[in-house]
Amino acid sequence: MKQRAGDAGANAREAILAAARKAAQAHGYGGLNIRALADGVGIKGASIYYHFPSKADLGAAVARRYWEDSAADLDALWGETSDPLRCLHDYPDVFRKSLESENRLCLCSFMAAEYDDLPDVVKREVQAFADVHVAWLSKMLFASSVVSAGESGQRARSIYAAVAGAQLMARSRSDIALYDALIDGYRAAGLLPTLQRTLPEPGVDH
Amino acid sequence: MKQRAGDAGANAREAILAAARKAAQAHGYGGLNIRALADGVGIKGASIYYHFPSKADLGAAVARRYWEDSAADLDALWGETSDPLRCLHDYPDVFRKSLESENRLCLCSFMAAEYDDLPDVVKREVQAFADVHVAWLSKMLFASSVVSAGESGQRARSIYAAVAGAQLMARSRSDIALYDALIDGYRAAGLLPTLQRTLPEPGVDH
DNA sequence: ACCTGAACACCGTTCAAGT
DNA sequence: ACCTGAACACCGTTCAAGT
Repeated sequence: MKQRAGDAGANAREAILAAARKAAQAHGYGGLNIRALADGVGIKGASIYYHFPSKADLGAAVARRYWEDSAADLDALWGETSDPLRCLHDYPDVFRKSLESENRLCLCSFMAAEYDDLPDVVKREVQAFADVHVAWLSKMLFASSVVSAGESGQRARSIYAAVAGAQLMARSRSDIALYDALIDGYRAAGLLPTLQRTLPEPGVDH
Repeated sequence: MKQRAGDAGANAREAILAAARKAAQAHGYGGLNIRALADGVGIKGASIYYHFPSKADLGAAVARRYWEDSAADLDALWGETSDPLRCLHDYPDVFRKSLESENRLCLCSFMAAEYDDLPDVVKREVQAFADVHVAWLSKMLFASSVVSAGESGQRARSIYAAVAGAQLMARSRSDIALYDALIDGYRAAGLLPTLQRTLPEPGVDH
């Protein structure tokens, strides 16, 4: 019964991580309030420091868990269908879900804005998130041959930045329909591929 | 000598606005520190409240001045050349300049992230900025006939969101070359028009 | 007209102390 | 092992007071 990891004692840590993630997606790293966070978990502010030595370490742990979960989600999407065009089509849904969850932003987009004020340990995790997404997009672009091999990296970065920008703009109007319209605009302009191979006339239902 | 607006007394107000703008582009509305701001202007924190009744009013005044200045810049660009394709080509330079200025973000992108915590008076000015940019882009797209008349609004919004996203991603790596690469990626994908009419082979210098 | 010091409640953080 | 109250310096804000 001694020295067991992941037991009852770890629940508080996990609860803090989950609550901190939701708070940071709404208010950012700077807006993350330790006392309010502790309140939501049912402990006192000072107790947070038993689980995390500093706000910087908490922020880094939240951001790391965030990109780890995101990487797992993307891999699951790819594992389900093995259809890279389908994956590229569904990719914007990942960012849509944050908006659906009380108009929240991607944690790492918020932290990208706050970059100057971020502790170094947090900065590293924010960049890892973008790296994971760009690598996955690049793989999908290559597998679906929508761009030539040498261009998949550049296109992947452009798609990532554009989708993050769409989420940011939609948040500032609390308007998910705007997000959908922006993504459609990317498809119409050719930044994002379409599922069917670019038929000039869409058919009946339009 | 009485009741004259824009005299010596207004200098403090202007100095506060200028300093607050630079600070907010680096740290956001939440990260705007009244005492530090006053320090930069050479007065005490309490004196800020003589010129602005609250932080919310200061934030709104800063954001309003920001989009007013930006609108004037865009109109000047259009007035100089009267070439809509040239204007669309130069548009990303507007966002590039913020990055050149100590890796700063567009004030309204930062505030878009902070949207949930923004006072209503500030929210309104943040939206006005996006409105101004989308309207200008829409006008340029229509004038240059790069998209059909009905699509210029959608394309304008997509371009704005994508450029803002590129700036956000570049900031998170303090990398202006990445910003340029993202913009080039938008051009290669067809989101942004190119100056010369899409020649398949670029020629000698590449 | 413009600025200030002192005070308020609130923040991140520490630490000695509880169980 | 896990949590707490009290304290620290710092925040936005107010206000009576200075010139």
